Amino acid sequence: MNNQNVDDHNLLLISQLYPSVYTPFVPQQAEESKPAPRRRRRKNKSAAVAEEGGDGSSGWFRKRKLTDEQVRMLEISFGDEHKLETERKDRLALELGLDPRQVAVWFQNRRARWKNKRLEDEYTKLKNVHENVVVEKCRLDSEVLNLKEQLYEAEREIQRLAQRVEGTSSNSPISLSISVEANHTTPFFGDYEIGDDGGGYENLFYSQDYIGLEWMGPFS
DNA sequence: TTGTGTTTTACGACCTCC
DNA sequence: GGAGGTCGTAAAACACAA
Repeated sequence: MNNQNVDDHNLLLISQLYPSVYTPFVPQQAEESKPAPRRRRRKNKSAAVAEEGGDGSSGWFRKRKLTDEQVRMLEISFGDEHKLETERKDRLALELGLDPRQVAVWFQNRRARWKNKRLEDEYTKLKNVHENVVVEKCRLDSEVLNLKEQLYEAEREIQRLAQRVEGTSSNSPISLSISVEANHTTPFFGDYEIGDDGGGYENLFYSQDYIGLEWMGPFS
């Protein structure tokens, strides 16, 4: 007979001897005869708790909440070190009047809570970062749209000027240079230049300090 | 008071390390 | 192989709205 069976057997005897006190045990046992779940049901701890010196007022197993002082001391200890060596566990158990097993379990649960909290915090941080990135993306999208609009306008302006230059250069062999002043409302002209090799705006190149756009005639 | 959701205590299964 | 870890879960204890 394994330990669980011994425990269960003893508890069954106790429940039969003291039905008024241990009746809750009986239906629980009946439940345990159902098809086995993946994990075994927790064994009843009444005997163990009675031995531990439960308050004795009820005589029935009750899950005992640790006192505020016990929790406070455990929290302090947890703050020092999340892991629990045997020596520290035994010392804490002695100091707090607990079973070393209770101290170990408390630390296990505390680590789990700490981990959950940490994951929650990380999630919140990542969520905030993500939200900021989305906002920035929207801003950049609208900036791109705006720049495309300016690019389109600039292209049209270039075509118009090119046509004008074509018209005048056919009348005169003198080279012509046309300057287009930078426009504050259209920063495009301050940001890009047309390459020397001519062509469309695919020949534009970026220039930080350019303040104007000069388009050179074919005879310059 | 009671139903319901959350927190706390405890355990079993499984894993890793020495 | 034993001690101690995580993970998932049960169940008592607790909080609180209806």
